[in-house]
Amino acid sequence: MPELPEVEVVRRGLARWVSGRTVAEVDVAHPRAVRRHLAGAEDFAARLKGATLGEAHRRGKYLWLPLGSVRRTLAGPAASGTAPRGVAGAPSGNPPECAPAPCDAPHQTPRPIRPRSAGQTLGGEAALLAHLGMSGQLLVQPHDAPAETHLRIRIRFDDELGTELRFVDQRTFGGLSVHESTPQDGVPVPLSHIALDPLDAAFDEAAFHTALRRRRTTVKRALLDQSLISGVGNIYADEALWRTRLHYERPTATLTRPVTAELLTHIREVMGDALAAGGTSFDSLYVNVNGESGYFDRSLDAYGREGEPCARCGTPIRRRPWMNRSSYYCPRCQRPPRASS
DNA sequence: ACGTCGACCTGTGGGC
DNA sequence: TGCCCACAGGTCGACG
Repeated sequence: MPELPEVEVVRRGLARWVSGRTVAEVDVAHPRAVRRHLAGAEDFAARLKGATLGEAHRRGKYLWLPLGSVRRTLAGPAASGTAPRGVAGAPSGNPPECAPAPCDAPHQTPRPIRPRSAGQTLGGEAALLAHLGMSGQLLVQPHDAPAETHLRIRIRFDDELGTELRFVDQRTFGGLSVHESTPQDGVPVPLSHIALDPLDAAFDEAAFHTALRRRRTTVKRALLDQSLISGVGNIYADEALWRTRLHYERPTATLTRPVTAELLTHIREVMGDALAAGGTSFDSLYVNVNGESGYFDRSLDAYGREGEPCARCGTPIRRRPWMNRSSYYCPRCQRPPRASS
């Protein structure tokens, strides 16, 4: 159940082990894994083949890597067979560089216009987009590693590193696809309605508060609404609400500016804590490009702790069915709003 | 336009 | 022992 911190760990893994490598072969083992690529699996593979994967970006729970191309994208007179290898991509035989920023540098929304490096193909910018859904993993594995039970997509590279990228997903809620990016901000088109996430330096706190006040909904629904704020899932929503002492059914229209600010602070803190726990071992090769490291030993105060004493007041934590899932809260610290049941 | 809710998936675990 | 169902939950499209 990757939320933002887990996805960020994956992004760092991709930046370290995948960025800069050129795709040689793509094998789609399960069509549902590319269902967001409307042109189908064959087109998905064709779009990737020959492309060099660029910097790893993240917004909320989405990941993407811009596609450059060492060779010409269209078959020209000199395109087949004679295109030089390793001109603009990673030098073959060497570990891919993590340039230009350190892999674990705080992510930023990409600059509006990135300078093209020599050899990159002109034309519409495209990107490989990934969402892990509920159970998705991106693994960097040796070629000869046995296929995982739920291996959906395999991407091989044209270098000599001996590893490939695998998308493994038990429940198939996640998937990969290739999309054009908007020229304005370089973000893949399907993400245009996805709000910035709270760890993004450009996140607009005042605008978020204004939007909350305008909505006629409750605070937890708003936290899970990707068009208002992205990256928050059921787990961190409950945790942040617990830290802020807010009941999940509190109408957003009643939130004051200081409360919104405190809520955001707690969202960032709980995500930061999880990232610190999950990011500690991501750089061990092959294993931890999967978003799971650190996940299970995260310390949670509310989520999943039904019946256990609240860490603040000792009152047993409650679980309530909510929107076909669950909400965990302390009935004493997080009083329900007066007017609602 | 905005808010709500069910469908999509599959493995696990508890209850009978 | 075996079967059934609740549950996990992010996203999108349908509906009001």
